[in-house]
Amino acid sequence: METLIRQSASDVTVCLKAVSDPTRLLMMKLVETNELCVCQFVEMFDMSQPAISQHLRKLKSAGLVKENRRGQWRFYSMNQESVHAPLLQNILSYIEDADPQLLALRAKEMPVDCC
Amino acid sequence: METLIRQSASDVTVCLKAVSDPTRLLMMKLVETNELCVCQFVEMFDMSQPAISQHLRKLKSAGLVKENRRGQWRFYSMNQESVHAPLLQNILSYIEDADPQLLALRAKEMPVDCC
DNA sequence: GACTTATATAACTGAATCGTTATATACTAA
DNA sequence: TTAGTATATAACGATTCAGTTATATAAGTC
Repeated sequence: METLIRQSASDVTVCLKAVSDPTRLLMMKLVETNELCVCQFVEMFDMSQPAISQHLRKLKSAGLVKENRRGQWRFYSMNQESVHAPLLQNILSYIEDADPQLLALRAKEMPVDCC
Repeated sequence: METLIRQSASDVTVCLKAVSDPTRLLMMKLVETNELCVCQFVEMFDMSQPAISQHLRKLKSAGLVKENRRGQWRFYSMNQESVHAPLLQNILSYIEDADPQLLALRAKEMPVDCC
């Protein structure tokens, strides 16, 4: 587990608001260890590309993910440098690895070879 | 710190949604150790009584607080029996004790003697 | 350059959220 | 019973949110 860096209540709220949506919470769980591109999210979540982009924008503007451009693709991964990273990882650790939604997403992760 | 009980992603979302509002997050911080009645919340937060009641209802329906009726008063405190309690306490531990909003609230807590 | 692919942004819609005021309920006290 | 106090609920309005479709941007390919 990470070191405990205390923050202001409003900082904590920024983090919580960003991940209080089920899609974004699962997105963060997925990028906790991996780097994923937008098209992979679109495949995994059954959702339009703009919807995914907008979720990623919220996560990014809260500082939770960082963006990596390679060619035409943009890869997203957890921003470990964020003040929110310790709290966030802590929250994510409460999600069981056998979570059905998470398993379903990861099952779809494999066949993607767009990037 | 509490023992780590893993939950489903949607359970975690229930907890996060409940405390992703700044008022409710601070409310939980306040009832983490104390039992407070509705009129005390109304005094501390500069907010109408119905607004406070509605926030408390949300916290209660998420299972985060429990209600204790004594006379005409209803006291609220953290529900330690909830599956969310470990995660919640963990989240609350990230809020610094010197948080200005929290200090301001606790400063108003003293003079209340309604119950 | 023209065309394709990946992603972002804009504009819109329906639903949810958070506050308000007004009213109902429940307990206390005279 | 009547009045007063504490709290909850109802109804409403403004704002935010999460999705959609349509369009713009940016990079890759021919």
